[in-house]
Amino acid sequence: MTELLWGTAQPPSRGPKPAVTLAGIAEAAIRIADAEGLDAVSMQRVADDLPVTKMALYRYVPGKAELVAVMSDLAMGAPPERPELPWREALHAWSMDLYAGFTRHPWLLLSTVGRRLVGPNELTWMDRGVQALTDSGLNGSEQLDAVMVLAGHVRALALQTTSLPGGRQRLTEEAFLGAFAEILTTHGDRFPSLAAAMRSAGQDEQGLEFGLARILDGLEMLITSRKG
Amino acid sequence: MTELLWGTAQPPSRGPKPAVTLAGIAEAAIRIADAEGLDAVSMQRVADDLPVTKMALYRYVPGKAELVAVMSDLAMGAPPERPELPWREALHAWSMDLYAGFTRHPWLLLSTVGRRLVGPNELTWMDRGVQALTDSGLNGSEQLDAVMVLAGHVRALALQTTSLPGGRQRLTEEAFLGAFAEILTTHGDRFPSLAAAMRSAGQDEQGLEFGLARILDGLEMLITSRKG
DNA sequence: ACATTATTGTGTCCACCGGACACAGTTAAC
DNA sequence: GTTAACTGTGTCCGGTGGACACAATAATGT
Repeated sequence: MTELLWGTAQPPSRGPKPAVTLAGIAEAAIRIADAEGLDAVSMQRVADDLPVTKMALYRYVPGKAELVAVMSDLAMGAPPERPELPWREALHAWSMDLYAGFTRHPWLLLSTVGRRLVGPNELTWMDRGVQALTDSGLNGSEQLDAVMVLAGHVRALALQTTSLPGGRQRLTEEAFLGAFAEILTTHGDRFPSLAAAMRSAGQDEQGLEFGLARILDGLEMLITSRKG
Repeated sequence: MTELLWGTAQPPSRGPKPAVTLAGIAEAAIRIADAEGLDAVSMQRVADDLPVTKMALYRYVPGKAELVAVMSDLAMGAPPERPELPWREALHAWSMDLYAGFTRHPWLLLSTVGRRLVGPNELTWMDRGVQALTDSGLNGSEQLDAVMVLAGHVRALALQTTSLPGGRQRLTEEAFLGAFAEILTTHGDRFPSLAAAMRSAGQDEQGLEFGLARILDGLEMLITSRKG
């Protein structure tokens, strides 16, 4: 389980040379998911892109769940290097980097859900986030919770903004917006506040920065109140 | 598509009496998902709990995606009635109600993801959230974004807290925490900030209220700055 | 009363999925 | 050269969502 994600596998001494590698399998799976969505990633489909048959993949990976975990951690990557910044700027940059990762591989929003195997890259992300708050005066729980709030917001916004190619996508973008508009015009009276808000809204795509600013404001309030 | 969720289907005049109803199908599916997880909800499994065969379900529902949409909107339900409250208390109660809904039907966290058919109950939730902010001085976009931030936080926390029965759950709770602890002890040096934060943390289960307080603080800052 | 017609439920069939397992081929160590 | 470890393949299984033809049912028009 954990050996896979943490690369603690010894190369065997005897036997034929492996035709593929775990990383190669994961990269092929990532290519497929990027192009055709997470649902297109099946053992058969991955094997078709490699010089190997479906069942040979099980020599490298115990099952599909583990493959998804490996490809997810690999696609997530490590957070980009950033210069030392004050906590607020650091967390802002961290959130935008995370968002960028989700837009690069939208299927990560589906594959990294719920209790799952955590890989080193994901932990590195968490570590970087917490690191920005080590000297903030918040205690450990608060640091973790703060990073969770930011990650949750980034996830939610990415989920709302990026279209999931293939995957669990039930509707095309136009069909979705069309159905939404139609409902609000025909049943708008049942949702007066929502309809009013959407009339005066237009599509801003500013939700990410808006929420980020509110959360960071709230954190700043707490931090300054602790210090004062 | 939308006719299903919005109940605009005319009862046919001719032909045999339907043996089941759309609501009955959705309720059966909800029971299964509650007890065995979302992955256990298959056409066959749902039909087994009803006086009908698998293929008969397709007379009521175009496909599985639509069934999931219907059962999700039904399980979500309408937000409970609340007395008129100031916006902050109203949004706090709204968030806790939403969280309660997710804990009642954890599989909603998986089924209500990405672009999808939106039902009347989901829109009612959104409307209630926005309604709390109509007199706040925020414009339409800001009201929508604010509600989205809260919903995202509630989702993230519910996802982190509640265990998804069956479903996409790859690990049991103990296995998850055990693997996590093992990793942090063996590779803790690679994640110094995270390890330090978790050492001084213990498990609080306070993440929901913590994040809620920060977000509402941030909103309050914005609202008072607009009014002043 | 009868024929028509719309509608429902059933059974069969298909492609695909994840995975168990036995087996043959390959390679290094003894 | 023999043995033992290891890799890749083919076959098989139960399960999934769904297409489709067909029989049973019930209200309508005559």
